[in-house]
Amino acid sequence: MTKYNHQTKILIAADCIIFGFDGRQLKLLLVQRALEPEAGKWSLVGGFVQPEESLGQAASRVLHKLTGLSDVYLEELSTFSEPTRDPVERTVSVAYFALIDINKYKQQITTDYHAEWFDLNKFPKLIFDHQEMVEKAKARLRYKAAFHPILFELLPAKFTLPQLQSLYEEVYNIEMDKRNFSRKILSMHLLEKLDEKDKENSKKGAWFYKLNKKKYKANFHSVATIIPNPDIYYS
Amino acid sequence: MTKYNHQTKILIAADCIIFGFDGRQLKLLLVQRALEPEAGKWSLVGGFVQPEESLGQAASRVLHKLTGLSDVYLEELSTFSEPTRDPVERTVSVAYFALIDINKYKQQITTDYHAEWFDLNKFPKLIFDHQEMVEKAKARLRYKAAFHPILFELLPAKFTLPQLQSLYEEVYNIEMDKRNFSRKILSMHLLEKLDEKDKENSKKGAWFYKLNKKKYKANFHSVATIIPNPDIYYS
DNA sequence: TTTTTAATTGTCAAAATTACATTTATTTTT
DNA sequence: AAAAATAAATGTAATTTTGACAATTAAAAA
Repeated sequence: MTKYNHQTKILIAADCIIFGFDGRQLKLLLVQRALEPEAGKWSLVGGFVQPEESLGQAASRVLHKLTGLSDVYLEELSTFSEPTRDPVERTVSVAYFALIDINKYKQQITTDYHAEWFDLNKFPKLIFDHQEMVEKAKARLRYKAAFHPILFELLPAKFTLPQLQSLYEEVYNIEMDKRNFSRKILSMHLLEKLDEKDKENSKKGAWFYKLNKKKYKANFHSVATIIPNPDIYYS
Repeated sequence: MTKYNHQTKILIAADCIIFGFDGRQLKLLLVQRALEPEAGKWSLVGGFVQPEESLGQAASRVLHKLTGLSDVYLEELSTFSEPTRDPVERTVSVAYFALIDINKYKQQITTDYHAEWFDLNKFPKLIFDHQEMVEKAKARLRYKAAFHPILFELLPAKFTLPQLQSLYEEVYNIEMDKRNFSRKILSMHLLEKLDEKDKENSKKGAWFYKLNKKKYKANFHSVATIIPNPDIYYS
């Protein structure tokens, strides 16, 4: 069959902005780049798209290689395609952002690769335009989480309302009212109270909740204005 | 400098889903494909990314070529990258959706290329995965317009509230209450009433409004739930 | 037993939303 | 010239949602 002759072919990469939450802070997973140039410098997790895979598959593959994890929340963020963004050779990158439960995959990560979790407010200089990707991913996370219940992806299966609230407060860098927060969250009817308490973090202990997976899937699209003035977080 | 050897390079295209509104219906701009294979079949407006341009520039270029228009609302939708999506040769496409004032560019379009506006609910079979792109763009348009004042991009500089309401009703395929609609829209303080009436569409005539560009730009990020139950329109 | 710490829960006022009908301006008809 | 027809403009009351705010409770530590 005819080919599209005289058209320029370009390298395509998938890069992942991987967010985690350790109970206190939002974290970003970075690796030390293996390839020259800039080998040893910190970079997002990424790789070139292979002949037989889609971009989503490439992102999943790269993510799985690093974390051992398969069912990750993964969402296409946007393309980065400035002709000179990679000084070596033109490469268009498609950025994905991922949300994972940091505790679940801690061990696998650190042993296999030169990977490390960094505080999202203080991480090393990144190669190329990866800094820009992170900024865009942060903005998208804030925007999306203001309307959709995606932050659960960052928590373990069992979590408490105070933990959930801390996560929101960390993502938006705001303080929220406990009473209004729990009313709002519970009114979404996505959570089930367990008859077990988390006694680690307080004397009284806080009730554990878990996601009702059925309702979560069914209501995943639900739009709830969990955050006041979501305007600010537009992306 | 070292190159990334042994990696597969891929063709990259930008395809545009171009929406227009003729006062009654949402329209989609399609062209007859010039290249083989499938020459003569209907397709989205698109083209290959050139060596010295970014994807956004490619989309703008393609759009400008067809419509003569430069300051178009253009937003990256997502990538389409199934390895076999283009039977000729592997091509990753980045889809953009565009909103234009249909009347402004009617003439330029039809003369230069084999381009035509189609009713969004009834348009011909498209090549490759372009149908899927259109569906995704529709969903995105609905989602986005439920929160952000982007539908103005589809109207002429002067428009009436009944016209604007018709547009919303067409996009969401719902009927809205006149009183609540105008209250909601006007409360965004983006519109300025002109002292001129549109006498074309009714005996009494409806006041023309225009966007206050300053406020529009400043409040572009504003989140307003113009549509009840925006949940449904998640994308 | 008292103190300390953090979790849980309720109420009231204000704002936003929804549902709903009448009046007004102008043209068309008689 | 008056009456009828058409579509635009406008207001209000009931309900729901939001935002602000403080007292009580459970358990461990002193």
